[in-house]
Amino acid sequence: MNSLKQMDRGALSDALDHSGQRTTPQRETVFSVLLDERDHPTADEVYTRTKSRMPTISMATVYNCLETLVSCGLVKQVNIEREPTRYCPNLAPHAHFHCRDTGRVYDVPVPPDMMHELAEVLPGEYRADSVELVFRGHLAKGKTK
Amino acid sequence: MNSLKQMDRGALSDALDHSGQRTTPQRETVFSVLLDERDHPTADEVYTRTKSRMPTISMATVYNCLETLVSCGLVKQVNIEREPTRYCPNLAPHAHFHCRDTGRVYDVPVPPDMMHELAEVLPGEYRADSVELVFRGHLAKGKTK
DNA sequence: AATTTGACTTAGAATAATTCTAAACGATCT
DNA sequence: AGATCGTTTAGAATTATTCTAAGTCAAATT
Repeated sequence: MNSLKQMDRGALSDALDHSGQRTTPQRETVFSVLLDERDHPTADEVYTRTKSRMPTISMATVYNCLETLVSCGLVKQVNIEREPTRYCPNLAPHAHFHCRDTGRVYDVPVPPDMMHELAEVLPGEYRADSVELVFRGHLAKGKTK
Repeated sequence: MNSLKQMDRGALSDALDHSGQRTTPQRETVFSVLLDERDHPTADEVYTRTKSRMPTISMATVYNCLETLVSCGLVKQVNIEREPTRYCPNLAPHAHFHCRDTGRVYDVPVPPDMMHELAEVLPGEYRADSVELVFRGHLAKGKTK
């Protein structure tokens, strides 16, 4: 038993079914870890958190599960500056803000029309299927959030 | 003797001086390699190209030189999807397009007003000093460019 | 119910980009 | 010439991630 809500459990097995993969306890637990704390954890952090709920899970399985979740579209990878890959279950279009002081990554909502405008800077021969937008800098003091 | 033009040679020694670092043959040669072929090479590719002009240079020195050029602001690192870091001497604000077929990276000019608009999607507590914009997809066929 | 199948999990080894270390180098200053 | 100090060098070390090969498990087939 993990902490997935019925809704999320359904989304998970639907997405897995749809891509011809199985719903397993390991995948459910890793997914619940991502949903429970949306701080863009690294694979290592996911491993630690998952292990506390399922002590027998291995690092390789965590990597496998994350890759599976990415492949079926439930989770996105966030790569910033050669740091370890982070994982993000936020499927809405959004940008990221990377704080130079803490290394933390925050989601920044992006209005849909901005996405459209962005698409227009691309010359015609480029057909983009994904856009990645990362800001880097500092948080105004007092707002550690 | 490397293939740096006077203008670029000047920019290099100015930037190095300004950040308290020396102009060395290795740094000049690495910089000229970057300027001569602007295809966003990896450190390894820079190493190969530099070695053909200066056979005694080592990989570590190439990494050191690239780091130096980045630190004095003449070169930008381009990180895409955990692939090896690429190096780009294009200082104008621009985005990148990453072709899924060939792995190649292209510069995409971004109009200044677009940069301003982007800055505005950031909530007030975020102070960004850099913006990174990467498109991924395919090139329209026939335009291998 | 036993067997087969194939996807999944596991521990540990392997990989590869990058960084580190310690010694050697070389230009400049005394 | 000797001292200083930033730079270069070869090779070792690091580390996130992937690979390998054996073991597990559940569902499908006999």
